[in-house]
Amino acid sequence: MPGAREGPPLPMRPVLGEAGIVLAAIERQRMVPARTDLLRQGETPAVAHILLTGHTCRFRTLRDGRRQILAILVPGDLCDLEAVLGARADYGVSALTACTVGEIPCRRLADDTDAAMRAALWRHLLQDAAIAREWLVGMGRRNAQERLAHLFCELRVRLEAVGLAGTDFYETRITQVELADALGLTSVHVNRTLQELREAGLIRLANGRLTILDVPALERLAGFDPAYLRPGRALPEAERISLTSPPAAWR
Amino acid sequence: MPGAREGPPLPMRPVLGEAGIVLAAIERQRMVPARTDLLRQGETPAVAHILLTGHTCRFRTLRDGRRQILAILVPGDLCDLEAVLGARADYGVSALTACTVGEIPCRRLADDTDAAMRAALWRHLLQDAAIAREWLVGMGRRNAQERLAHLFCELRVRLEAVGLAGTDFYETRITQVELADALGLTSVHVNRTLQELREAGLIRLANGRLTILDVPALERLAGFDPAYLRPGRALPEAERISLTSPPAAWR
DNA sequence: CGAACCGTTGATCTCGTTCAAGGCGTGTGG
DNA sequence: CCACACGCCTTGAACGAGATCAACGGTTCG
Repeated sequence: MPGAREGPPLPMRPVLGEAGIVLAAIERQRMVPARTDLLRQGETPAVAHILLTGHTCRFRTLRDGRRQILAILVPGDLCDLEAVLGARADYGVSALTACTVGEIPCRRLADDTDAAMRAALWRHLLQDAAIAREWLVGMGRRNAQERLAHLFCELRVRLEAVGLAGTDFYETRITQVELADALGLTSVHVNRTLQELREAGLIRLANGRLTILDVPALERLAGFDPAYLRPGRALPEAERISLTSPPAAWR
Repeated sequence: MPGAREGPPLPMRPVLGEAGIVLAAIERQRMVPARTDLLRQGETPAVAHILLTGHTCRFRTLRDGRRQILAILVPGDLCDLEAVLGARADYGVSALTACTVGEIPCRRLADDTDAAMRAALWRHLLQDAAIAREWLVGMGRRNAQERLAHLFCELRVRLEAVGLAGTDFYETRITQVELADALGLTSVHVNRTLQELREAGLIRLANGRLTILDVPALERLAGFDPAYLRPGRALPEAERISLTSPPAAWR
């Protein structure tokens, strides 16, 4: 287990915040290696994937090869939103690391009789939209340093919410190419910007672990306000569910 | 009526595609002048606004004044999504032009017993998310010409869907500053890029009317594929509803 | 052992920004 | 009715953040 090698250990049972009700609908669990496609651009999802361990992303590839990552997904996230409506997805979903995913039949998601499911999906989708908006702000109005810093802050909060990050560090095996595709930059420039953040004493990133050396400073630089990551109405503690088993592998 | 001055007239009764069921829930109708705030950043919407005529936008303003438009809304669109959950909105909503908006009480949107309403909202929200993703692709991987062209193509299709655009033109009083804020550019550069598009014989934009002189060429330049604007499952024609009265004013 | 992937660095270029100014149309108050 | 302000569009000149092109070293893996 890579997390045990350095720094304090992470909680053994990640809490999948909003996803509690959704988790109960998982019919089958599957492990997939990194770079596996879970959904191809333009297809209609046959099942919905909920991520249990690892990272996936939604992405778009343009005809000429330019690629844009549209979302980075962490455990507890629903990968293919259009599954709810049985609609075509304009994006692909791909595993950034080795992952375990839960499969949920579309008819369970669309189940009209399950009010709890509906509410969970709503919250999920709205949160998803809020994150997309925040990325939009970043791409439009933030420079490379701010974008990178903001993404790191966002991932920290999202991972912490499911017990996969400490207050100042988390595991991530995201590459610089992937960061570039997520932030609308080139990998060359990501590399240089990372160096600036390192030299400024803000972060350490090596061996699949990001450590934020100065959380307030990084958040200030990023203009980070975690409000958009909080679900609108507070969720009663009882609704939060833990996985029954620790994650088999994070990478 | 500005549309009658030049070119063929637009249909008198815009069809508000998906929004049929939602329209029926309107309790009150309101006219607001341009630049009115319908929702302020950080507030929880008290009522949901559905746009009936004119344009509004969702936007974010950063502390230092940088502004990013997150969505441009056209008749039939729901302005404040978080109204469904009674959640705080991380964005503001503002009228780009004079508008008429329908107000829907939040409880009607969240009404658990109304399956048709739920389905309509789902489709709406997914479409909203699809548009946001497309913008994300543009901001990350398209240059100024492509972005501008893509936005023009998108608005044409969306407006045509509600009967407010012909096959190659529509009314829009959006300013260059607003275009810049939507596309993550400066108004200076938008101005120059617009000139390039004009000189290339692709568009004409004056007096609140955009004419696309060569639709296929513009779509090719933009890399535009309208698939993301189509609802997943085809909607039976019967579900499409017309307004009972023509729009009082578009500007 | 070679291929592929990833991070790194340097040199150069360019797209879009910044700063500054002027013109035009419209509304407004003296 | 004119003066003035303001919003919007336009233009020029200089600058800079990030892209592009090219190359190299380290690690992993077949």
